[in-house]
Amino acid sequence: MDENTQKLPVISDHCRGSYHHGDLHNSLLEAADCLLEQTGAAKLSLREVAKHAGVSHTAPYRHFKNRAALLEAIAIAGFRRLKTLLEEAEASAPDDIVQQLRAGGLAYLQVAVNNPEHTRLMFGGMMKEVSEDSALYAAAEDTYGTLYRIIDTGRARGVFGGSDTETVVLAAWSLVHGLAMLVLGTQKINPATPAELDAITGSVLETFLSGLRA
Amino acid sequence: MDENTQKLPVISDHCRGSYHHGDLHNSLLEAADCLLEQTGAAKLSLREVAKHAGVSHTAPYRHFKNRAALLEAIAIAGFRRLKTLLEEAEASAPDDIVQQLRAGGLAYLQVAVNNPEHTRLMFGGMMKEVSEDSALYAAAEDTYGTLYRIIDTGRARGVFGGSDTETVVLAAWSLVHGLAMLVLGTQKINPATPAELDAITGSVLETFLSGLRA
DNA sequence: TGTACATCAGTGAACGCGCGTTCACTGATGTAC
DNA sequence: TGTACATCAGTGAACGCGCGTTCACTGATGTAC
Repeated sequence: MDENTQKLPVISDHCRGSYHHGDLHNSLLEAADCLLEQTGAAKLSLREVAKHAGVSHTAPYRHFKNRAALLEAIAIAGFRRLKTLLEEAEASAPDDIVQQLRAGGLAYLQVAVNNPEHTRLMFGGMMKEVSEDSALYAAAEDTYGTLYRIIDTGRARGVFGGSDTETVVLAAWSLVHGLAMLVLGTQKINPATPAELDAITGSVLETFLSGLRA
Repeated sequence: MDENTQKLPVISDHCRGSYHHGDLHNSLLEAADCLLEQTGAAKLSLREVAKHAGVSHTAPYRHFKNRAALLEAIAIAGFRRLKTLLEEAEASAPDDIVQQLRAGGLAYLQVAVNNPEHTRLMFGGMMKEVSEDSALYAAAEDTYGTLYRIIDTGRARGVFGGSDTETVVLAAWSLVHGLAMLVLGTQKINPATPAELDAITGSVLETFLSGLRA
């Protein structure tokens, strides 16, 4: 038995039994990502995250100043994901701005529905207390900037009107974000499948976009 | 000194020093309303609520089954407030449905901004776990119904189009709710005064409503 | 190549805390006779 | 009107829990010579 078990391949991809973990920083983030969706940000505990990463409950303090810092890191990753998603939508239809917004909106909803607690974390109270020179603020700003660029280009090309770019950006973002929050937070609007979610999102977007087209 | 202090009028409106409180149920709700905005739902503790109501920390259990029941009662009141607000908007301009939506949207934003934690509680994870025959579900349903009626009337009168009433309701609600959540949850959109909030809300609503008008 | 040492990631015991909830109780209220 | 009693709202001690964080530590790694 000793011989056999010793020859089995190691279970995880980092060296089992070693004192040093190798990439605990990322392992903690992954564990936290996973637990966040299960428990919500309010009940996410550092101790549980550490346990999930297979490490003592004080180890995280080598990588994050405290609990808040870990949550902030998760939120930053969330905003980066949102930004990437918008850039992909932009690239998917370089000549059709309306299609870019549609694709971005659909993707936003998919991500939000698949990661409700991430979304709540990102737009919960945390952002209001964040200083303007923090990485979190910059990540959020960056995401906003991407949406702004898309819509500003659309207005420059005369694809659609609206009084000013700021307002159109805010209206578009509000619509998509609001729909996401309502899907996450009500039983009334409760699509059972991704296809159903796409259908709902598509028709809501169309109501808005058809009005916006010049 | 004894004589003087004994003749002073009682400080609160219920009898000081009496063993029974008189209206602890409502006092607890009021205390919770107040504390909720200070601490957020996650950190709202029954013990703190009881302390605020001037009562031992076990007294609340005579009026609410547990912590969750108290939160639910707060959320129900929130939905009723939202419904009232929509009905007032409806009554304020019986002949102008667009104006009803505008007034409703402005009021929604005011309430949400003044009660961020209430709003987060109402549209947080709680609603997803609620059974369909609970009072909370009914209150939310009722609020939705009021908005539906306004928009359905508008469509019946030919004031605006859209593919179907459900979609228009969802789009309108998403827009207003999303704007509220963004104002609550970002520093980018951060109106300093009620007037500024009204201006932002007004222009976002206009972008939407102008597209909707038939 | 080998050795001494600095650095640093992870450990485990310990701290103090506030929480939700249960329990047997006590004091006030209201009602039946 | 007075008395006995049931009801019920509020009390305070006690429970067990999991948490964030600090601390002195230990084991592994990497680097200078």
